[in-house]
Amino acid sequence: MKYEKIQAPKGVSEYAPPLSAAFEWVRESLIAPAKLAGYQLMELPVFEDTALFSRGVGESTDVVSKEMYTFEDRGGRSITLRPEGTAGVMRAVIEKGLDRGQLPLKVWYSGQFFRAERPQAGRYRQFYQVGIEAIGLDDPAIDAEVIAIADQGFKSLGLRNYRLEITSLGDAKSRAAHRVDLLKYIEKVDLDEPTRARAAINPLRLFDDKRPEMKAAMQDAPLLLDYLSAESLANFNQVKKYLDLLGIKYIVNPRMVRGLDYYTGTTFEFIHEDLGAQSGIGGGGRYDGLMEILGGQSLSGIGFGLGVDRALLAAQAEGVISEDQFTSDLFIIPLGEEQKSVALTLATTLRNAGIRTEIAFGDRALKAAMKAADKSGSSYVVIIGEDEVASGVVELKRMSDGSLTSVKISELQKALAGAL
RNA sequence: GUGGGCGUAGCUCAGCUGGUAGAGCACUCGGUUGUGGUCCGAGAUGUCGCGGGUUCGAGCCCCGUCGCUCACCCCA
Repeated sequence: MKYEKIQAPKGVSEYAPPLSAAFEWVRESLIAPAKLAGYQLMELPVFEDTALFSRGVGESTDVVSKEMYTFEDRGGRSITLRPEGTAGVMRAVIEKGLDRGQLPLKVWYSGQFFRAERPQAGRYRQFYQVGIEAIGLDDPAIDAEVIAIADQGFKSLGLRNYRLEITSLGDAKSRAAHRVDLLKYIEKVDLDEPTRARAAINPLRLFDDKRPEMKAAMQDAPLLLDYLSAESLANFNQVKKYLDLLGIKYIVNPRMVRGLDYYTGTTFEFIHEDLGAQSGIGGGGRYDGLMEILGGQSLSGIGFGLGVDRALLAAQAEGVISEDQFTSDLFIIPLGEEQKSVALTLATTLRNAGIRTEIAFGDRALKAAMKAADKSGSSYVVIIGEDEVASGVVELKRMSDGSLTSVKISELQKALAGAL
């Protein structure tokens, strides 16, 4: 009987040893600064009511219009695998009334997200993000803190070849004024049909077109940054001032476009230089109307999402991955059935004392077991045979120099604790 | 969704103008009784992604299909 192999679904990212250790390191490092700043965990479902995203993220976005994994569950409800994190956080905040307490509410999340795109370097159908949201206070100092936390995450990985781009999308008045002039400008540009359709939904998208002829055509287009209301401009300037104070370098990019409709005010992106086409390793911004749209009170918020997969790719590209895999302190080699029982109980005792202990399983030749011990990178090895069980004494071998020391089994824990 | 490249042992790949498969690494065992790293020897492993076609004969040619990959697009 021969069964066909089953493959992973197209375009998913997954991490097995030895890479998984680096993945875990990247994920934990990216979110560590947020924990230090008092952000608290929000653990949310990976699927939500489809309406949450179509309404929250925006019907006009590519993410919602053609990249969602949407299906009907057994109760006939329309369900969607979450394509991003912010909408879900808002839903939970509203549902649990967390916005009724002291503000800002500061939370973080980590997990997988889903987008049905054509896979590519650094672009997956299931990918990992960590993110934070600071909800309920519109203060440029929080904007700066959120950006600083993201930046610190990348810095703690040892990343250097990335840049931070920021801009402001202003308030509603600013955007309305700009839109009028931008549409007027676009009318004079010769566009193909898909591009024209995109422009009709959100004219800002044209700034993001990578084709040289489009870049040239948009060269003299009016910039939103020049249309900011006095209030928005002052706010943006204050954010920049704080970033300067923190010594965080940034480039103001007035042509930056974010893919999700809810962004307003301060928006930012982290771009890595060594990555290929999918170079965005993180991004975020302020979202003034989101909470209200989702049926909550009218509160502003700001947050970011950082791409764990891409940050890992970036760390590899820069050669800053730390190679340390798990290595045990002690490797026990039992010889014979009875000795296995001794090894198992001994290992349990030692592990409870915090000593990383592995056992050679199977009935392999001693030479093979020693090889396995060597490969495991274990610091010490003991062999437990009949003699050792009888005498209660083992030879503790230090792998670095091969030296042997006689130690009572009952005192192994103490001996190791002192030696390690 | 559109286009380019690629699919041969666990991994990285070789395979000349078509004659039914190899290397290195890894793995297993051994080099005399219970002690690893080096060295030496031996061994196991593939329906050559899958399905058709052309041919006396296909890993090599043709078609289809699936997958991977890169770019457009989009974004983390």
